[in-house]
Amino acid sequence: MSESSARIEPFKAPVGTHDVLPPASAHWQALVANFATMVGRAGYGFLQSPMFEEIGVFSRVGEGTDVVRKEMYDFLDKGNRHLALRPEGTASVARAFVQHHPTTPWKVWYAAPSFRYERPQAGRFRQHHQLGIEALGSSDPDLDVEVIALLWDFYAALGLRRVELVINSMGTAEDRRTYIASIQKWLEERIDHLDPADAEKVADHPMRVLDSKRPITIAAIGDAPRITDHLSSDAAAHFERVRAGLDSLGIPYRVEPRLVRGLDYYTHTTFEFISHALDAAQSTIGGGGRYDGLVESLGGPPTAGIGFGTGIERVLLTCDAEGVLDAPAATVDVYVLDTTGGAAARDLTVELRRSGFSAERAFDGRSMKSQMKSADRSGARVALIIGSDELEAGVVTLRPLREDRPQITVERARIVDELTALLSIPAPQTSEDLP
RNA sequence: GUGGCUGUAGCUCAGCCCGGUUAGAGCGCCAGGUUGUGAUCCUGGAUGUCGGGGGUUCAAGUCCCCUCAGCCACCCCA
Repeated sequence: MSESSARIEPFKAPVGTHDVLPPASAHWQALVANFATMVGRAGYGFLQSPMFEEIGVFSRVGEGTDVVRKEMYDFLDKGNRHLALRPEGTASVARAFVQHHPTTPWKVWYAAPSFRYERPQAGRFRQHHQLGIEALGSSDPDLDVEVIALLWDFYAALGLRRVELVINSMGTAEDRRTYIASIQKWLEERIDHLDPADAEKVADHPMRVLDSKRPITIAAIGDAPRITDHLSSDAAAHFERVRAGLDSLGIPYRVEPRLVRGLDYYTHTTFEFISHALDAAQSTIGGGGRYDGLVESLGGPPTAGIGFGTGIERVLLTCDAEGVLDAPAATVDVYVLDTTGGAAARDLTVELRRSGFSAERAFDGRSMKSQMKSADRSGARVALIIGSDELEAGVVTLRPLREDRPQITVERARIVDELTALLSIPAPQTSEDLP
């Protein structure tokens, strides 16, 4: 009422960030758990690394990319150290490898936030989260196959069907340099035929022109030289082995010589997974590749490496679009109702949880009817009722909520046994047949 | 960084074009429908800085300006 009381402007999450609340957060947990299980079976161990690093860790490996040049959250700390929030996962892992020099092959996975200062839109945020793996210390093309197969199988296990795998090879670092020079020359000769927005990129990022969405440019570059036609024999053999492996495993893919990844460090195999269920502009749900020079560029020994990252938010969007990953069923075993003041509920819920049950209760001394409603909504299978009669007699009433069975009165000492018996009956598939 | 659209109860939205009593609906939430029991139904109830600020006006959710946020696209990428 009074104008004198100062109104506090409510805080909101920063631009491009969001809270993940229950029940939706259960999907998030399930996704991470599925991923951990899958890559764990393949020998990848969990790596937890800081979400900020000295800025050089990122700038050294991506000085030519927008992700590093324009989108990093960098800052000076109180000790005047120039730090940056992690814009992508691989550089941090490579830095950890250089620092700890573990034995190879070193196979790790992570679930970590990444930060990029961009304008948010569908499937794009300033803080997003990636699940990823990295395998360092082997240049065996069969490792490329293992890595790609893991991501393919992850999506498949989620039930996703409209995901397309696209692969390319950048060849060796030398192949890549040679190709960039030749494509640049080729584009310069035709620069007047390109869309002006793409023409600007020719000088700095000629390969970026190749995956342009602009019709004018697409028409002009139809017969541009393809990197896959200019690989050295070693690189061609590597790529051939990768393709043979994917074929052998029955993993469908499309070779796309114009596939250009956003980070500069890739050599040999690069790949992306595209969701055809998303109609948003951002349909890449995961991607990665080999980066045989990355560790060296961070001061480590020459070390081959390959990995991928997949965006949790985008995968969940895709799951939503494809109608998979249903909300997990409620897991409440027993809901405790107490109309005698709450002390019995207070003690019993704790005791039930100590006995291994999931137990919920109502607070604030609400009516029996109200507490029953809450019990129903909680999804609990059994209601444990303590009214004045039960309290006096030292018993409780157990009322099954999901099947047509009579409620029973049991001695307090018998609660665990009786509850165990009630819960051992298979839960009904639907809630249609409530009493 | 550029552009388009949108911001009204917890959620989804109507009202805004043609300014005018206490700002509405559905869902959700809370309570009640006799003495202790979950669907449905009935009754009642609570919650609104009408994104924020400024301006025009006797009067603004409604008109104008600025700003912030959200969504979408470019760019870039997970």
